[in-house]
Amino acid sequence: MPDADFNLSEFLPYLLNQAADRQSMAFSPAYRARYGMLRTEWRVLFHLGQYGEMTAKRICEMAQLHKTKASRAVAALEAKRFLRRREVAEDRRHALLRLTPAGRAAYAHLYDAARAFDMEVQTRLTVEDARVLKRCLIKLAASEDAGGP
Amino acid sequence: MPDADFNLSEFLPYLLNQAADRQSMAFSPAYRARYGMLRTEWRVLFHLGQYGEMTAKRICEMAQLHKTKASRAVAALEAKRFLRRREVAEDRRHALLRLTPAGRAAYAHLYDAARAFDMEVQTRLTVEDARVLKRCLIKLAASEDAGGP
DNA sequence: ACTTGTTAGTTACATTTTCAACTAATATGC
DNA sequence: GCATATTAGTTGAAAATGTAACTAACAAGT
Repeated sequence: MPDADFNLSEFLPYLLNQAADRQSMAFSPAYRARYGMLRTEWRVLFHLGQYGEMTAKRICEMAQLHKTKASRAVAALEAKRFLRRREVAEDRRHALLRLTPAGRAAYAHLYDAARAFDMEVQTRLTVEDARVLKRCLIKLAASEDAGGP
Repeated sequence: MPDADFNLSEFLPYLLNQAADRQSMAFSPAYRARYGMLRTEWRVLFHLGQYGEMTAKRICEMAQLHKTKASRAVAALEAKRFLRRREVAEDRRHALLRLTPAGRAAYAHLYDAARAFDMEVQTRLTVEDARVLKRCLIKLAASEDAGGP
């Protein structure tokens, strides 16, 4: 019989997934219906829009994305003419990615949608709770992959 | 240029996914390595372990799971001899699912693993923050599918 | 009884993700 | 300079997921 102090319905990985799925599903029409983007594509777009030109590798690190996922998202965004690759002369293995004007326009539009969405969500939480929530999520998203000695 | 008060790296769906992925990846070896279970299978197992015999439909509602996902998870758990179906005489469309002794053993083991994991995670948050976090996640997981009139 | 509708669950097919192997460019040890 | 290792990124096959159409059992109206 389960302890009074630990109920699986409050198990953090479970709750996190429930909440993440729910919120992602609620937001996905913004990039999906209008631009035919996948979630990974939207993430790549938003990293480039937010932080400017960078390599796929860097995006993978920042977004905790596997390189094959990133590679395919970049290819898809390139096919949609939302970004271009610029080869770097010194090291031709990696390419710098940057948004095209169309990509920046989509980014600007999605940025507004995201802000509106975020504000809407926060009306359902108190200001203080929202602050705590974000702080916790940042901590949990970053935690322990430090690895070896 | 982005507002000072809204940075996409704090966009809730994004943060939730990052945190959920991270925590799920950290816990998944518990059911994956030892029992070859998928996340959905673990969820179904845990609902049956926690709440006892119920139909697939009920699990879908509780876990916010799509019926095809549940159907496949049930089939997989049945193949692993972790659960059995019991047809209901009055309405033979639905079957009650219940864990076998092997299923209950796996559940007991994973329950302990989950509790240990949860406690470990919570050492990284204050008691009060953990409480707020769970409250917010429950709210965000439940929100708005009420739909039409 | 008998068409029509609904519900629980399955199956088939397309899309997406993951895993592992691969290419190409650069760096390192000798 | 040449073998070896590492790094950035791509590709193909296998696994998993989502979508839609399907079956089987029941319900309801006529």
